[in-house]
Amino acid sequence: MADFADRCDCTVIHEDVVERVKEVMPEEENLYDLAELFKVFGDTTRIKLLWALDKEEMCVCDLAILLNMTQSAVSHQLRVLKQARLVKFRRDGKNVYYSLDDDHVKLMFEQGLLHINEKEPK
Amino acid sequence: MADFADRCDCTVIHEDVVERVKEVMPEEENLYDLAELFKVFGDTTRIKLLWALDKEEMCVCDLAILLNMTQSAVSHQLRVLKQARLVKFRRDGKNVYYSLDDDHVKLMFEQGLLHINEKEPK
DNA sequence: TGAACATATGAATAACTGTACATATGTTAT
DNA sequence: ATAACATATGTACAGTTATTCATATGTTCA
Repeated sequence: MADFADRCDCTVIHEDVVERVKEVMPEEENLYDLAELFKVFGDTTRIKLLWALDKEEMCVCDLAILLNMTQSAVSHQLRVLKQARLVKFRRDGKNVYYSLDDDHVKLMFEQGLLHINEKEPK
Repeated sequence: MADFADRCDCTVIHEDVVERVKEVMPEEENLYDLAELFKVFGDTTRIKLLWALDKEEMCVCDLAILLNMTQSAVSHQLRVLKQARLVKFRRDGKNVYYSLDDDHVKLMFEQGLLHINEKEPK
């Protein structure tokens, strides 16, 4: 039950609306996880990494070259992607090869680009 | 052409890989915009707002009640959603009613939840 | 016109985040 | 074992961000 104490008056009228919406809101935990996931996508470097790894398996130093970044920076960001379960990796000698470990990433990116292009004309 | 100067040796071997991937990478600008969009999704408050507004049009103070937040905080976040062209609004008397202005949001959220639930068992 | 309500906005602050630098760990070959 | 390479990680720091508080703007009604 919502708490309508000492707030806007208009909400008394809209009480039913708030209740209706409240019922369809997902679990707090799921919303938190969802935000955490999108946070991972909210960085150009990580977007690039995911895009690259969706195309082909690559080792860290190659990714560093591709993105023109420090090996350290790439490694740090790969850790974030690892924690989010978005990439997997295998060791082969001195190299560690990363690749995409998610089927939804591409679809989400595509939807994102759709939004961007639709609203394009600033 | 990639710059392979004074970097890892292994990249000399992988030069073709880097070149191949480089060719399929989207425009820098698109990737930036994409990250910006996801950044908007990367916050629990905004996720909640979008979810609520996807269900029903609501005014600011109702949203504040629903999310148990300050009117000011909600207003600030709605501004972010406005700038990202994710919500639209109409004034009716003293109230301003916001609603979702994007067809892709829901699909992206669903994909996100799919990922989360798939990888669930921590 | 002025009072009350609803929303927007500016400023300040605490918390968070991405990168660079230095260094540690892990692997191979000699 | 040791040197060289590849990757990971700890620390520090600059830049960003979400919220709060105070206040301004906009709207209605008496």
